[in-house]
Amino acid sequence: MTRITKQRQVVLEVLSTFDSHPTADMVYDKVREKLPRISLGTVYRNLEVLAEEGLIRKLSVGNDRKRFDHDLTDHDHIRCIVCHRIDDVDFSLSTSSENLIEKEGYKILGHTMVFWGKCPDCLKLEQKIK
Amino acid sequence: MTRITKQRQVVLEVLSTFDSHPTADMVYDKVREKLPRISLGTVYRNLEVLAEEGLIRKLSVGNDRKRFDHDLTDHDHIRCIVCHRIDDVDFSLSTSSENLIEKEGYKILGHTMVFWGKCPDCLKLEQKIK
DNA sequence: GTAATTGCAAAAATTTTGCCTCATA
DNA sequence: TATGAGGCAAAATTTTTGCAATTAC
Repeated sequence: MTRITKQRQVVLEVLSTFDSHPTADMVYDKVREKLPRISLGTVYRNLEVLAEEGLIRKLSVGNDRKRFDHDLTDHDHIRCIVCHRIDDVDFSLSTSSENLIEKEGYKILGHTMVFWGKCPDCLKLEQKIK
Repeated sequence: MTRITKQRQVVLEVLSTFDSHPTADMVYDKVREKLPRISLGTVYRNLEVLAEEGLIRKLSVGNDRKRFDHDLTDHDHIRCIVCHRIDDVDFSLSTSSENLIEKEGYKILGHTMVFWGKCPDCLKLEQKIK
């Protein structure tokens, strides 16, 4: 049985303070403010456990590092190709759309959609430079 | 200017023989059958260059390693959560759907959609075991 | 000729793991 | 008190990079 440890609590707590989608070591940095002796390995282990338990989401957003999201609602993501920030997008594929590919023989359990483009800030900056 | 080297040619050629979506070292293994002295670094560099030139696609499909796809047509992917194989899916979001999130202030350039579920083979195996 | 590219090896970056100790249930 | 979890450090994995030699243009 999984136990409720101080470390696990703080990892979960800290993750929910992010409005961005942090990597494991971004979480680690912030957790250490409260638990200075925690190890990076523990943060990795706990993020993994919490994701398995469905308390958080593990994201794969682009070709970089793993990211974590405390927001469990049905939403997708958008990544800025310039500054790499990741924002939430309410737009979400209806479950009925998932049925469209049932024909492949797969049993579809869900999807991950990531839009990519340029974020408002980077667009503004681009205008200034021109 | 980018040059056409033997190594670059073979990497591209070999990639197109895969109907799966190989990782860099899967490509490396197969390229070495033709060019035994090629290095893994060269394969990585060429996959990167080819992706930049738009001759191949770099995929981010799940929380694992980078994968590469020679198929440039507009399609998405589906990953089996059991055996991790990745197949193509014809279903694709219309460009008009991308416009739905213009309101976020982002300039949307594209999207990546990955469905996940269980592939036909793993479903069959599951049935047998039960 | 010259600048891009290669092979090699070392380094960097990210994530996982072994082991012994500690603490939760 | 039994066992899951933590801390630490080492290892594993994946990817990038510096450099001298080579090669395409």
